[in-house]
Amino acid sequence: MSYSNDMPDLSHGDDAAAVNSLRSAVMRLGRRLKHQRVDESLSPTEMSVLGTLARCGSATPGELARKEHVQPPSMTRIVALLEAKGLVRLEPHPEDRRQKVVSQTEQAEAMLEESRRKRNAWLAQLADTLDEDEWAKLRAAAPVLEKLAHL
Amino acid sequence: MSYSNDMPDLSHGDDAAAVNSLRSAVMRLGRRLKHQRVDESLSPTEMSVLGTLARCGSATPGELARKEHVQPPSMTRIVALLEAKGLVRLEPHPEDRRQKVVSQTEQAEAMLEESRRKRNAWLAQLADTLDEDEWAKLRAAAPVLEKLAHL
DNA sequence: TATTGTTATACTCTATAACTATA
DNA sequence: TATAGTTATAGAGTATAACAATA
Repeated sequence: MSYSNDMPDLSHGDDAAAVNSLRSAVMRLGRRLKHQRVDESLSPTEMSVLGTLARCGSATPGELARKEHVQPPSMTRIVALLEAKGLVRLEPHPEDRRQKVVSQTEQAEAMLEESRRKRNAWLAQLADTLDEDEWAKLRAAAPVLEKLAHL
Repeated sequence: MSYSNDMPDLSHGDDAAAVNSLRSAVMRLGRRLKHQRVDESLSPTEMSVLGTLARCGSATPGELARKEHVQPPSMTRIVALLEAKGLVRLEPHPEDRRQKVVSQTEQAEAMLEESRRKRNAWLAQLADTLDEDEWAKLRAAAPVLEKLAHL
C-alpha cells in the first residue's frame, strides 16, 4: 500500500508500523476519554449507544449489541439502565414479537446537546496543542476510524 | 480552525463534530482491538506498557501509571503480573530508594516481535476493506492520535 | 510534611451459560 | 429447530482508602 512502484500489494511494513501505533494510541486515548467523561452518570458505552441511536434513529437490542461490539446480555443491561434514566424508550417490534425497538427520548436529545456544549472545554484545551495541519489529519481520519470500528 | 476567514479561533463547530465522531470511533475500535488481542495471556494495558517500555527504555511504576492513564495501585498490579510472566525486570532506583526501575526483558522483546508478525493477519484483512486513500489518512493521523493519547 | 509504592477492598463493565418466548 | 432477548453468575480490570518507607 505504502509503495507506489510495481509491487502493488506486498510488504505492508509501513502499514504494520502504523497499525501498531494506532492500536496503542486508540487504547490509551480510550482510557483518557473514559476519564474525561462529560456526563458522570453515563458509562462510555451508554454514551456511545445514545450516539448510535441519534445517528440511526432506532434499533433493536441485538442490532445495538452488534454495532457496539458487545454481547446481547450486556446490551440488555445497558438499555435497561438508559431506560431507567429516561433516555431511551422501549417499544414492541411491529413484526416480530421476540424483538423490541429502542429509540431515544427527547430528554436524551437534550442531554446530547448539553454534552456537546460541555465538550468544548476539552476541545479548547486541545486546540491549544494541535496545529491546523494536525486537526486536518484528525478530521480526515475520523470517518476511516468509524469505518474500522463497525467493519 | 476549520474556517480560513478573518474570525480565527471561534466557532469550533466542525471540530466538535469531528471530536464527537472520533470519540465514538476510538471507543468502539478499542473494544474491537481488545477482542482481536494477539496474545491471549496479556491484557491490553499490559501490552501497552510493554510498548511504552520498548519505546522509552525503562521507567518507574509512577511514570508508567501517568503514561498509561492508570492509577498507581493498578500499575503495581500490572507490573507484578508482567514480572511474573518474565516480561519485565524490577530494579532499585539508583538515587531514590522509594522508587523502582522497570525495564523489559529479552523475552519481552521477542514477544513483541512475534506479536508484530501475528498482527499481519488482521492487517491483511483490513487491507481488503480500505483503499489506498483511507490507509494514507490513517497513517497521517496515527502520530496525532499518539500525541493526544499522552497529551 | 510530601511523595512513592503497596495492600486491602469494592465497584463497574462485560462475558458465558442456561432459560423463556417467539419464529 | 433457530433466533431474540433475559436472568444468573463469574471474571477481568480498575479505582479508592489506608498504610509503609523514604525524601
